[in-house]
Amino acid sequence: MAEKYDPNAVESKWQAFWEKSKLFKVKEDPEKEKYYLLEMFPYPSGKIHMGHVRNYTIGDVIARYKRMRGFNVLHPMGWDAFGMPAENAAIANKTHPAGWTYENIDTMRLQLKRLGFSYDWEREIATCTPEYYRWEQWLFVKMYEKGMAYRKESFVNWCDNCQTVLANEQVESGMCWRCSSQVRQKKLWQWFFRITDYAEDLLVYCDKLPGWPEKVTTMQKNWIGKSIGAEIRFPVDNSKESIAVFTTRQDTVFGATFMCLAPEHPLVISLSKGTPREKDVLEFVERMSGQDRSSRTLENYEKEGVFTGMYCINPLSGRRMPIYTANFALMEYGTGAVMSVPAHDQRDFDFAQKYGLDKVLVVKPYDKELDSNSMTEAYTGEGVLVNSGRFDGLENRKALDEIAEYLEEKNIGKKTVSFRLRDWGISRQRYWGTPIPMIHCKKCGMVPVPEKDLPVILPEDAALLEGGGSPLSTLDSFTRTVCPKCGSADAKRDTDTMDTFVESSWYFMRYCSPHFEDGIFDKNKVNYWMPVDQYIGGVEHAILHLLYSRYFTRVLKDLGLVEFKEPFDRLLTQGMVCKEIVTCPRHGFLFPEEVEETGADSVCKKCGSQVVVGRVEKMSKSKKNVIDPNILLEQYGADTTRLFCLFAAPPEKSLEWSDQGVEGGYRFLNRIWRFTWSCMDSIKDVEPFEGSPGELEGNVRELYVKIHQTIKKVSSDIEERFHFNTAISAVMELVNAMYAIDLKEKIDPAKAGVLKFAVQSVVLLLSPIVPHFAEELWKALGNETGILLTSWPSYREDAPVKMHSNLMTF
RNA sequence: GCGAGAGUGGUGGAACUGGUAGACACACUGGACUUAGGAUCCAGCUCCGGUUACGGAAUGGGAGUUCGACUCUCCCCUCUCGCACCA
Repeated sequence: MAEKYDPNAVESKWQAFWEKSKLFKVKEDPEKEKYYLLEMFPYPSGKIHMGHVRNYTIGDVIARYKRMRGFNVLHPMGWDAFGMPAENAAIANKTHPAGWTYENIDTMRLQLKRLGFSYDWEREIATCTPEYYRWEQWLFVKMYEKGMAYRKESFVNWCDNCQTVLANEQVESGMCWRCSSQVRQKKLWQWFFRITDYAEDLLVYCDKLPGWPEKVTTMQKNWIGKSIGAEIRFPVDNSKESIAVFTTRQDTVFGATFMCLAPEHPLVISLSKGTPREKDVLEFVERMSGQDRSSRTLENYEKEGVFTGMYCINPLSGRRMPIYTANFALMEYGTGAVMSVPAHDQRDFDFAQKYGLDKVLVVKPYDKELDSNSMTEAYTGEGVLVNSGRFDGLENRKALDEIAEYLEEKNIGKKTVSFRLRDWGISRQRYWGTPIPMIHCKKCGMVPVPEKDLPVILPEDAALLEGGGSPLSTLDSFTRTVCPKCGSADAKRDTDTMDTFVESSWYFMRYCSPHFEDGIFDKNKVNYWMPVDQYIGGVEHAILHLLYSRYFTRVLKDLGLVEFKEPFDRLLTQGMVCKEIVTCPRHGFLFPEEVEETGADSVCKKCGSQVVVGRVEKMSKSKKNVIDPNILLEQYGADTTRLFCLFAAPPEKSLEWSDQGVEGGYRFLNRIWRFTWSCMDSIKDVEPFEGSPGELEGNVRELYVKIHQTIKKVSSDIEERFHFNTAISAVMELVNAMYAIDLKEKIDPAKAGVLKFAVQSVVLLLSPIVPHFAEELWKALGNETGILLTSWPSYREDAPVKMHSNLMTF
């Protein structure tokens, strides 16, 4: 193997070597500093896509770099293997989800190996195996015992298409996050995790995660949504009832002129009962319950409501306020009741305009006069209180506190904090997931499956239903059981399975002792490896997965199983992989391979029409702007594929695919290859020059200085910012400088030494990025020790800092 | 509407704490080698004017701080992402 660079030959050779030598296998070593590098594990959907390639390439480069820096690197991989696509595919193909899943895992594992990623494959886990979910069930029981897991009947987001419940996090503007169909509300008994217990702590620690992108912590903060305000009770006129409201604007209580209850609010029905309004109210509530929460909350959605026929009394102003039920009041937030202050809240203003309700101005702006009859929109700014009794003249910001205290004194309200975050509903009426290890006994009620009976195996013979629905509930052999407490045969297993986000909330801990059988994980090993030093994945998990994982880590800490509460020290969210969309006027979206390049234009291979090259968007199968990694691997090999993914953009930015860019990367590797072989005979048996530049002269000296500058630049680009694109371009500069050396002229020993140093440096610096290529040349250059066991190169501190300086002196 | 980020040649992107704007690459142009090259090597390549020397303009637009601004401050425009009747 000399003249021509043959990536396939080089790569299969070194992949076989790595596999045999088990160099990526790690164990705890107290002598070495540990580094836990983790990439988000994939769902085994069938094949690896470019997003995976980018994500895992970034991770692999860091893992390999850290190893060369002497760290004990844990770099595991596994499969987020439960989930609905397996079930859907099984229904469509009349196969079993397990078969489909394991086949996909095999395919994808091969692809990952073909890309040369340095995983410790002995730690591989698949979350659909009983060895894994057994511990999830164990943890569920622990959580149940602590009251952290509980069951309640509640309205849930229901997707008719998927026939299952969705978490709030899985509803995107009224649509199912997975299939994009309308989500509606349904009342069901569901299991929940009490994540709200940790709302405050999760929020506070958002500011203690300096290694996370601010964008992500901001999104989490918004999601948790803490509001500071007050809860105030409004007595209902002619009744013993009172209505509690939550408000952040207790400074405007005197301006509250009516009350709005969510249609689901229990008082709506009871208050209107027997009044002439009853029929209208029932009709309204009925109509609203058919609509899903999210479409009811779209901005352009018209506010509407009906009068319940009853009044309540404003506890501060004494005003008699009509009680409405209104569509914009949400049962899930606060208390499900809103004190409406039309003069100072736009929603209340709109509602008051529509139904002819009074407005009372209570905050007077500093700079203008307002009149409640002529105002055209609510005034939400600051000002001085008016029409507010004893609080008149107070600045409204100060009044927030004073009024809250006054309410507490008079025992009609109290300061309160409200969170937008709600408990995590984890029940799914689906098959391919972890069974919830609970038994419903007629006599004892809810009984957890005892530890010795775990795991509750997901039965293989369940009949998947065409229209969805819960297959376990129809499987008598599964549901029928004996109560572990009283032995009664009148007991049934819970037939729900867990949300698949539960598996991914603790997999990073399991990797530390993946085959441990005496517990969820080996505590010592977890405490050695955790927390994850660097986590890498897509921003799409900014809220769901990352928040759940932070929550689980806290639960595990409170159970005494771990000693930390934040699982991920540093987080890198890599950008999307994009490509322009190509459409044919007759055939619609076209795959890249369906387009024929004909000179200046491109045409559709099917019909010959000229195609339209559209905007650059995230690669997606539906838009057909995808590149199959396999084609790249065949044509250019893993190293070029990896090189391009890193060179085209810094990791956190989106990457625009370019076939010519890939070609350029391939050329660059060939350029190094050719140079190395063209001077191989002169440098193979020479020691690299490592002396002072003062001993050299002319362009050889310049080259020598450049090598040191390059080592420094590449080291800092990788170490500090993961900016592989500039690291690569620095090496490209060095290679260009090498080409400036005349190899036809006689090569004296000094020159040979510098050339050897140059070539070896290039190879070492690129080795985390193009590992097979580097190994091959490293060995060809006469090095006995493999590159994996070689240290990262160091540079002379006395090398001039500036890269493009003409004054390259020491 | 709220929040975050971005805007630099024909294109992707450099310029880290203010100090030669456009590194590196893609595309393009020219040359060399050549039967040939879509391989390779060398060179050119922000825009305008000029044969050259050179001059002028330029980092979305406008102002400001500074000896000096892609970088800092303010206003405006555009785009991307996230949240969105949260009381």
